[in-house]
Amino acid sequence: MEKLIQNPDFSEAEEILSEYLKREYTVQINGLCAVNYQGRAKSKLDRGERLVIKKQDSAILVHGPDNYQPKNWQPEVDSYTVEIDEEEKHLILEAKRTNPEEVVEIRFEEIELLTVDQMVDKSELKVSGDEVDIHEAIEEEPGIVEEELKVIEREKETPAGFIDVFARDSDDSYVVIEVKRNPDYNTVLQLQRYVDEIEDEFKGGIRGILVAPKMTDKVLDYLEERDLEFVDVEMADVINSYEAIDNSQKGLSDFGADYEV
Amino acid sequence: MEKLIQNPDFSEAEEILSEYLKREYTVQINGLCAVNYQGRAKSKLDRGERLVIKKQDSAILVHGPDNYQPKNWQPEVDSYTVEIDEEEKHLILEAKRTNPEEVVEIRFEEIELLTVDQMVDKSELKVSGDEVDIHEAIEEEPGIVEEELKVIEREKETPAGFIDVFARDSDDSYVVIEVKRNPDYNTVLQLQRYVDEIEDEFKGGIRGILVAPKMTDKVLDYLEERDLEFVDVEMADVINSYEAIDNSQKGLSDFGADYEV
DNA sequence: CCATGTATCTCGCCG
DNA sequence: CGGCGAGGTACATGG
Repeated sequence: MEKLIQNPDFSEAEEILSEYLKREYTVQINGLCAVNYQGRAKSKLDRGERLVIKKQDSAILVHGPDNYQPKNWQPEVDSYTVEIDEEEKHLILEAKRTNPEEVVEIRFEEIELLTVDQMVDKSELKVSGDEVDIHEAIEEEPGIVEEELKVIEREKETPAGFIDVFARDSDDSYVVIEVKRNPDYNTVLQLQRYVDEIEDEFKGGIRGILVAPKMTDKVLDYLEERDLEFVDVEMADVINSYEAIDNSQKGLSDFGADYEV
Repeated sequence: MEKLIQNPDFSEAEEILSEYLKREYTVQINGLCAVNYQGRAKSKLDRGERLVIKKQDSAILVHGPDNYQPKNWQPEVDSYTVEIDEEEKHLILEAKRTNPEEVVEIRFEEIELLTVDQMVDKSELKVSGDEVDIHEAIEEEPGIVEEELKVIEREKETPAGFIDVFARDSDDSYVVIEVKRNPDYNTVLQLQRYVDEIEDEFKGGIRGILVAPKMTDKVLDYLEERDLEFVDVEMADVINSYEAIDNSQKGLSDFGADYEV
C-alpha cells in the first residue's frame, strides 16, 4: 500500500490526490461529501458519508452505505482536477470526460481515510451459463431442445434480424429457435417476425421455438396465441455442456493462471 | 472509523469479520483473493489483488483494479460465514442467499488492509432528465414536440400496453407518442402496435411519433418504412422544464437536506 | 468509431 | 412475491 493516511488535512490530501489520481493507482477515500453530476442527465446528491474509489483505468465510483450500485460514477475519465475551496472549507475533486461531455464534482467536507495502492490482477473472469453458452449447448447437443433435431445454421441473417438457431425437425420441417435467458413479450414478437420472414422465404409450415431456462404464464400465453412453442432448458445442463467443451479445448496448453507481484 | 488494521493475521481478521459482516457496518478488505460464484450462472476468478466491500444492507462487491463494474458481487445476502483453511492458509468468506439460491466464495491468501466503519447517508439522489421527466416536459410544454399539439392523456391503456402520451394535432388528428431515451428497433415495433390499436379504436389516420434525445439511422429507416415520425428533444429543455416544475413545487417547505452524525 | 444485444444485469413500481 | 420496464444503464463484439 503506497499511502494510508487517517484524517489528512486538505492540503495534504490535495497533494496526494493531485499526484495519484491521474496515474495508474487505486485511490480510496472515505469521507463526508456532496456530489453533483451533469452530462447525459443531471443529478444532485447532498452531503453524506461515502466511499469514493478511483480505479487504475481512471474510472471513478461514489458508493453509499448500501446498494450494489454506486450513487454516482464515471466509467472512464479524461481529466481530474483537485482544488481547495478556502472559503467553504471544502476539497473539490472534479472528474471530466468528453464524448459524452459530462462532469462529476465531489465536494468533501471531511476525509476520514485516504489510501493509495496499486493492485495487480491479471486473471480473467470465466463465466458459464450465459446466453451464448445456451446456443453452444444446443449446437453441441440439439437433443436438449427436441429429439432428432438437426441444426442447420447459427446466427442466420434475415431482413428481420439474426436468428439464433435455424434447424430442421424429424419431419424435415424448418424450425426457428430463439434463445433467451429472460424471455418477455418482446421476445415473442421477435420470434414471430423471424417465423414470418422464414415462411416468406421457404413457404410451408415453419415452427418457432422459444428456448429459455425460465418462463412466465403471460409470455407462455402470448406464445400459444401465435402457435409458437416453448422448450425449457436446464441451466445445469448448459453449464455441464460448457465445461465439457471448455475442457476439451484446454488440453496441454493449460498451465493455470500466472500471477506475480 | 470503528476498526482499521493493516496486514492482520487471519485469526484476527476472522474475529472482526465474524462480528461485523452480519451487522450494519461497511467493511472494506484490500487483499489477494480468488472468487467463485455459483447460482444463476457460474463463474471463476483466479487470485488477484482486489477490494472487497460489504455494505450495510449486506450487499457485497468484489472490485478489481479497473472497470466500473465489480468482478463479482451479490446484491443482498442472507448469510455470511467466515472460516480459516489451516491447510491452504486461506481465509474463506462465503456469502449465501436463497431465492435465487446462489453463493459467492472469496478465498483470501493475504489481507493488506481491513477497515470497519458505519456510514451515515440520509440524503437522496435527485436525478433529472430521465424518461419520466421527458413525459412531464411534454405535458408541461407540448410545443417541444410540435406546434399546437394538445395532450389528451398520459399512460393511456390499450390492449397492446400503455401509450406514453396520447394527443391531437392542429388538424385534430390523433397522435400517439412514444418516449424513449435510447430508442431501438423494438421501440418502433411497440409504437407500431399502439398506432394499430388506436386505428382499430378510432378509425381514420393516426400519427405515431417517437420522441427521443437521440436516434440512429437504422431505427429512423424502420420508422419511415412504417410511416412513423421522429421528433428530437433536447435534454437541456427537459432539464430546464424539470427544474421549473421542481422549484414551483418546493415553495416554503424546502429547508434543505437534514444531516446529522 | 458507431451500432447491436446481453447482463449472475440492478432497481423501482405496481399488482 | 413476481412481473414489467427503465437505466446517466455498462460492456463486449462486430461492422
